[in-house]
Amino acid sequence: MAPATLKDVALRAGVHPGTASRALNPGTRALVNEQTARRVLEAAQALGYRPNPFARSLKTRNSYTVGVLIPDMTNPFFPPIVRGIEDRLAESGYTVFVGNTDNDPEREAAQLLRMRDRQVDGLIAATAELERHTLADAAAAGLPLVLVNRTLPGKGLFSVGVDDAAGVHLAVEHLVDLGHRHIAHVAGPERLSTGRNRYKGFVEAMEGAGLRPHPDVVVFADAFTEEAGVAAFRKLFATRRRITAVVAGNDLIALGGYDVLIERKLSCPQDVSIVGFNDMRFVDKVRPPLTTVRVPQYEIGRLAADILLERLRNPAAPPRTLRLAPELVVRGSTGPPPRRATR
Amino acid sequence: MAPATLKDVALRAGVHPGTASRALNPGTRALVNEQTARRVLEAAQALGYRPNPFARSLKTRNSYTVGVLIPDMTNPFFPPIVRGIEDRLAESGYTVFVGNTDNDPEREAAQLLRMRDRQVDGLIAATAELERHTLADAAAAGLPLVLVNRTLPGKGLFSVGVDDAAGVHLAVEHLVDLGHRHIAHVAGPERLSTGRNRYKGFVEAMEGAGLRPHPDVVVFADAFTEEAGVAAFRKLFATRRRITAVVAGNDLIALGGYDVLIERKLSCPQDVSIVGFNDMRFVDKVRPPLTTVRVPQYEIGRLAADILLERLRNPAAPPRTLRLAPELVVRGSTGPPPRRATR
DNA sequence: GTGCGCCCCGCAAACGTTTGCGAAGGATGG
DNA sequence: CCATCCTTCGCAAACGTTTGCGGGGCGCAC
Repeated sequence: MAPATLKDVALRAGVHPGTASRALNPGTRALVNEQTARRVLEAAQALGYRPNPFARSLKTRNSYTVGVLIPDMTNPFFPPIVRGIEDRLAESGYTVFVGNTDNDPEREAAQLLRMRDRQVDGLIAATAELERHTLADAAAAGLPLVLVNRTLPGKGLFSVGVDDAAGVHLAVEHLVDLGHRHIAHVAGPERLSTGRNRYKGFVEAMEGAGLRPHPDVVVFADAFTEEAGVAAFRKLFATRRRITAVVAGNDLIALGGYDVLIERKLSCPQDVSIVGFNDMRFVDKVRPPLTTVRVPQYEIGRLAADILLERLRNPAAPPRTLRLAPELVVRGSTGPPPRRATR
Repeated sequence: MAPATLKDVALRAGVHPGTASRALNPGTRALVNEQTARRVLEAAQALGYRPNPFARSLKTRNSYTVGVLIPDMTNPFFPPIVRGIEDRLAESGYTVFVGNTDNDPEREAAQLLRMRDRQVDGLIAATAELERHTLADAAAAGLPLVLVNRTLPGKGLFSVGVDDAAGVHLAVEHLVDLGHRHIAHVAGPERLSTGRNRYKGFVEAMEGAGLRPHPDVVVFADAFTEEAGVAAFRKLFATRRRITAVVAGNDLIALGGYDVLIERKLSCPQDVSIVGFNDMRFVDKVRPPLTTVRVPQYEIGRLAADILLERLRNPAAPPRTLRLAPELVVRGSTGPPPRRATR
């Protein structure tokens, strides 16, 4: 049996389809007599009427869907963000399409096209790169866009994330408090706001503590991954300079660091302390449990959705950027520096 | 400037919109002259024409979308499956809606309704529970459905997963080879096919090895989570019976076991060996690295998508169920049993 | 009693496709 | 040379909504 259509409920309620439409939509319900509205509602209920989203979207030109672009949902950092987005948007009747870009420009462009083809009402992206303009262009072309985690400064875009520099400050202060003076940094890629801002935060914080890190003692990883972390940590430890602690660009890089420490027969935190960034799921299970800077992933997702909804309701809404305060969570990977022992 | 419509390209190509439609669709292109087809294609190209999905779906009654239901995308086991699904479906022009059910019947029903409201062409679900009929009902009502990971035996449904019993066989054989004779099982919930089949596999394998596990030595966890694992492991170790190894219902339960071992000042694998199930991401990073039964998550996703596509092309296709072979990956959490030491 | 305004609702167009039907025209066979 | 068929394309309906427009009816004021 074919699903009930608007005409069916109109027929059953003894009204014109147009009237039925008005009665069914909360926004226009006031235009129809209370009695008949009730009749229509009952008819709809009785027939199990569900509006056809295509007909509706065709007419109203919006789809009640939004796209979510992330590098890779297989990276445990992102799913909580996506859930935050989904949960919030579902409350307002939206559903999301998620696309993985693998940090590849072509895939990102392809996914963006997919989203446009699907006529999403808006987009939330965690894939922004500083000198890549595809997202900014889309926003400039009128696509409601909000950035999460990574930002694109100066573009007048909506965004929500954490104060990266502040987070790194927490990390180095913690290490300094423990007595460390030889602190290194394995930064994320400079082409990402997160990589760059955490790096800047690092040098600021070190200077603030009266420490002047030698250039050899900060290296940049090619990506926010374990493999890149391994490579970068290897490079870092190739230097002859003393290192008792390192703050990593994010948790995955830190985990890569774990592997390199094992390679070098160094133990953590006895020989060198490591602190990560993000507090993604499971870094408390790893050995030693990772000291890291927590970013409230789920909440960021929810807030991003909030802002997007606001923007959708009012297209003239001025760009908002939310910078949440990170929080240090200390676990087992940090401790006092060794007393001038190895290396 | 409003996006180009079919009428626009027809106008530019000097043909009727109907003809343009036929020319643009590969399936009907043969119905129009090769020359004019080319003209239409060029016009479409020039105008940057993109078909309106709503108009198309309204007419053709399919949406080129499919729903994916999982318990929780925050659980690292599922994202690779979802990516497998997405990657495969994207190749055929489909995009997916994902819904999280949190293993809650009401949420599942709600998500199912959302999917139907969105008019998905099909559904892939990882949320099947043995005595819950909502998915089976939907399938019986004509919704193309394929199950992943968990099955619903006897319902004539499409499904793809791993041979759970065989996986557990590998696990206990490995332990027996190491010399273990006192092997326990912390099973998953019996209301899930995975929980039940792995449990059955356990008793079979034990019998096959000539061992008769005491009833005290198998306990059921309430869920496939760490917390439930902790509770179940505590209960397990409350017995006075000797236990030198335990096979856990899945990796998360195994991780819960890690915590309980620490509580009891037992070390793994010196005092007790643990083997997990799934080989989800990061269980190689945990300490000790978890010996576990690998299930090819990404591949399962792709295959599920394959089967669904087949079903969509041919509605009369007979139900297929794919049982992949699991594989044991041994890491650091298993070793020979202690020589009659503690407990 | 007339006129005005307001509340409700019907009418029909429109959103952008797809597709069955039929016609025009050319080719082909007898 | 006529009948027939095939190819190619135009025509228009249809998919299920939303929404501007207008009209009918009623109440109220004068």
